[in-house]
Amino acid sequence: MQAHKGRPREFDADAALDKALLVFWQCGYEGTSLTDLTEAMGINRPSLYAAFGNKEELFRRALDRYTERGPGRAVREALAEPTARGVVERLLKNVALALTDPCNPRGCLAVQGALTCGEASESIKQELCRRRSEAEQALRERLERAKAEGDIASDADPAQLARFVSTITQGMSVQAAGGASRDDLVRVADMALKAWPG
Amino acid sequence: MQAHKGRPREFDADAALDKALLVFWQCGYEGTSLTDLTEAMGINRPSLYAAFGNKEELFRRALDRYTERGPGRAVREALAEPTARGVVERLLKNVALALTDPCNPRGCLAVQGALTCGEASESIKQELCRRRSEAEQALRERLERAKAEGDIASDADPAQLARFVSTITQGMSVQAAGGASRDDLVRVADMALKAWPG
DNA sequence: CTATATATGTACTGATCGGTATGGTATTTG
DNA sequence: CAAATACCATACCGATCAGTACATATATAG
Repeated sequence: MQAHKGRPREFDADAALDKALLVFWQCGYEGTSLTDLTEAMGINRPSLYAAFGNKEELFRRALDRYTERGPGRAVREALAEPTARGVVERLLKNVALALTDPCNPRGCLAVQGALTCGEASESIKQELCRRRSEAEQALRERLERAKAEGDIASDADPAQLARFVSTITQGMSVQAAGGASRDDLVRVADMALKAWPG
Repeated sequence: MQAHKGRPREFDADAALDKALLVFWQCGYEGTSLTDLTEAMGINRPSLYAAFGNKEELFRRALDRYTERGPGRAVREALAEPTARGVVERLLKNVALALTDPCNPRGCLAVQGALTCGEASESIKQELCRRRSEAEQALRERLERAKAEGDIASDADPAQLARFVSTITQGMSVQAAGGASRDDLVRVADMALKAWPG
């Protein structure tokens, strides 16, 4: 009874989702058509709809995958560093590398997936905005912990520091989308660290 | 003979262009439809085409206007400051204010107009990329002059410094598009200045 | 085997996209 | 006045958009 009834699917849904992720990452939500998606995924329209719902749901699933395994993962790893400075150092470095990974499109899906859009895609835009906020919030909480532990100065403002670091990473996304090199971004990361207190 | 022959135009082309600019600014190039444009501009399609060519030319004209009178102007003003530090200080501050001007859409047209897009809008994306580069280049040249004048350290790297400042402003654009407040961005600007040499 | 359930490929839907043909209207020129 | 010119409004163009109806193919369940 473990085997499914009916004709089995002929494609690997995870592999197809990865292909869709690449297209969304490169062209953005609005810039990607269903034809682009089905061609990249190697399946036809009804299969896409049966497996993933619709364009919007497919995007959300691709975004989840991006968060789990793409640059989002590099961000989470950095939060595990023992010191606040180590967190920020590794975060900026990881982001610089991830945004210029030659195996992937340049830049960050959460930034360039739908920074602006028509009314039809408004909910996607807000979803991405929410994800960026969550990443900033996670960093803020990590820095609040560091403050409580005496790891950063007692007069430091974790919210402000987290916003500064987020601003750098988002700026690096725009730079990467515009063709900045990996070394360029690493140097930006190094320079940003000079603003770090202590 | 100075008056035009034929029936005179019934709308103000400059005012209509400003309206178009606001729509592109808010929704991006791909996210803006001709119907959005004609409704905002208060004219109908043939009038738009007669006066501005097509959607792409209209966007370029709106972009020129943005550069002349919008946040782009604030950037040029900053370059006229007498010291390198003054330039960067005023640049970051002006950008923080311009990106959160309550009279305009949040963020920067050159960033969010077409950060990613489908193939049809590729040339617009590249045009915006080029404009961002030009802004960075102008700052770099200003810093090179400052270096020649002994205004910044002889071992400073103007290209790297300019890239750092550009990254901050572009990051602030993403933050503004996501709803960051004016004070938030001013604090980011202040913090970035701590990384400034000397 | 038959019945059922799911996937696939083709070909379609109505809506909207950017762009335009056409015909009526207002203005200047002679 | 009439001719020439350019704008305005409606209504349309083919192409493409996201999404789907339908028939066929392939599997399991009984």
